[in-house]
Amino acid sequence: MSVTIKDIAKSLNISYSSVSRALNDKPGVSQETKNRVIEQAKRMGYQPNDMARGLVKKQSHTIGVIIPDIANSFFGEVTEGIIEAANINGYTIFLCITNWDIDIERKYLKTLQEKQVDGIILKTAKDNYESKYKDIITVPYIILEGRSIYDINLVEVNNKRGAYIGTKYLLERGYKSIAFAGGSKDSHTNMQRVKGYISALEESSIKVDKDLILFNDFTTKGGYDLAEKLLNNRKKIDAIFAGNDVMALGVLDYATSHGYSIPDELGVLGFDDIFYAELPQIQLTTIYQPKYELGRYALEILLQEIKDKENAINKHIILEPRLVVRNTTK
Amino acid sequence: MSVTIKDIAKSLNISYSSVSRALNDKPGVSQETKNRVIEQAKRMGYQPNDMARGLVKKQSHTIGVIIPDIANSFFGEVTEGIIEAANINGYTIFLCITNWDIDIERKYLKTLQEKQVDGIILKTAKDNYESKYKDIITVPYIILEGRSIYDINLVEVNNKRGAYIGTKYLLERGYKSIAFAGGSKDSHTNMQRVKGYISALEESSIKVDKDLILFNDFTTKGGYDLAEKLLNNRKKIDAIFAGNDVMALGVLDYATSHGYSIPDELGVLGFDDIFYAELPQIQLTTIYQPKYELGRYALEILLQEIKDKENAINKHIILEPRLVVRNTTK
DNA sequence: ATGAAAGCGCTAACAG
DNA sequence: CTGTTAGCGCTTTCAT
Repeated sequence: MSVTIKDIAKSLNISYSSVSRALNDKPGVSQETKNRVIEQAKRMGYQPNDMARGLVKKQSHTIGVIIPDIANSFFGEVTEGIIEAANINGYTIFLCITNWDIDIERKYLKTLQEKQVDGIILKTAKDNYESKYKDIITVPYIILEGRSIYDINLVEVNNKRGAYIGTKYLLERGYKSIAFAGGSKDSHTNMQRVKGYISALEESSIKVDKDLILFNDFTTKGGYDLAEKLLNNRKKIDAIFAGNDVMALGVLDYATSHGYSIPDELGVLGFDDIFYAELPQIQLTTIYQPKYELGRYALEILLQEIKDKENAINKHIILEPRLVVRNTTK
Repeated sequence: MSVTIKDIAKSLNISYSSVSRALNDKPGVSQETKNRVIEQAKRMGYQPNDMARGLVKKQSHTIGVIIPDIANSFFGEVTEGIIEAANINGYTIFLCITNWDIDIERKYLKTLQEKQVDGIILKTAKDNYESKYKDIITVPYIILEGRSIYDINLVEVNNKRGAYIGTKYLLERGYKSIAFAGGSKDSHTNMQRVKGYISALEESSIKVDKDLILFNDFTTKGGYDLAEKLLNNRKKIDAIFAGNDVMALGVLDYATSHGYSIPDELGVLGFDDIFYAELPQIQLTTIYQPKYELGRYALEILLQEIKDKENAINKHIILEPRLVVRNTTK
């Protein structure tokens, strides 16, 4: 059905290795036959078969990407960074979504390797699984935003510093009693943010009150519920640092619908700077993460390792976050 | 380096065709050797090579998906539907992002076919290019949300009806002078929405005023600028139907920051029902599109054609939209 | 039930 | 410069 180099060799009465050489711009063909081959290939509608090529060259120019959720705009932007960088480098992406399910994740890991991907970019559904994958993953790979282990490549944002900067800022603006409405306790990222928050308080000699540090899902509802708990505490709270922007939205929802005036009575700070944080109706003060760059670096580091697997050293890239001041803080 | 069926055949002193049979659960092997093979495969850490398999079976169990933008949550959700359906059916997705660039789109089309995808799901950057692809695309494919041509598979939402329902609703709620702040004139989808808007007006014997139908980019800024134009018209406008939710956000932004009270003085209606339309701070009345289903159907229709290429008939799936009433209309 | 062998489409030695 | 050949890892047909 589809035309192969053999077909075009036959039609030109030359050997098919010459065709291969001509098509791949390899030395060893006269300019003349080269031209004839190229023209004939076009005329016959020849399309190279990358599987056959990959089989002999042992590389697919394909990267597997495993993330928990694509509808979440944070991962959406990271993925965009990955894909664009891949495109520039002539790689194509297999995208896999785990829905935070560790079994699906493991299945994808297997499938991707059977498909002969040249490498894998992985955001685990559970950070503590990373180390377990060392034997399972036999191709170069890199972890996106996870626990840092010295012998695994990693790209992440400096979460601790981000939370430190944010807390510091709230303090400067005069907020006295700052709570932390965090996400999942299993999330390494999240716990780093807690550490940053604590270190800022300690630096200002403020006693850390464990009752003001709560955890819940990384969702809008998670934020809403924590706000309810925190604001109905007997302690007076004048600011809430949310585990991420989506949670901050929930905090905002509870606070405004229960009569708290923002930012004076209550300051709210998020983390991520997702797209809708800057909507005029929201204007959330937050910690910006370089999402696109996160993706781009992940791919580029991975490519480096793929290209020089022999003497590759493990890399640990840390991108710095930034405070973005909007209207939910005074 | 990696272990093949030959290796495990050698280690067991049997032919490698037997190994293949055992591993693939094919008849022609005794239960005993089968067990031995499977066990040995596990012990040696055997991973099948899908490229080699694909080469002989002439199928990759891989689908190419080409969309303009993944950070846009509309496409994000559609993609999620595609990927989950693919996962269920044992297919993996090559995701390609065109950034609305027709040249990148064409390049991806080529790459995907060289990679031997079994089929392609395509949302074109420019709707009028669909027909030009008939010769270029040699595998089964399906268009997502585009112009409808009888001999090409298509999955779309009934945009005309969606706009009709929306306009009808605005009329019922007492709005008298409704403008349409549309997206790109090149977008077939967009023009269908205009048609629905017009048909609702005509049905109510309202004269269609061409000055109230404007076009711009499908972006927040696009909506903002159109709102400015429309509201500074000499005509009194009391409702704006935006081309999509992102534009509606822009309309909302302009209107509120210029003192229009919503929904009484000005009603605003969107299209899509993207995630943040329902945020408490936004509460946008809009036309819901079944995005996830759109993706799921696209994949399933495509799979049908792949599986029965011979006598496949072209399909044209139209999903119905739904009005979602929130707070930007009275 | 098992093995031998051909071949998927291609690249890369090796001869000539 | 060109052709012949082997082989990537696998499935499948044909003998045995």
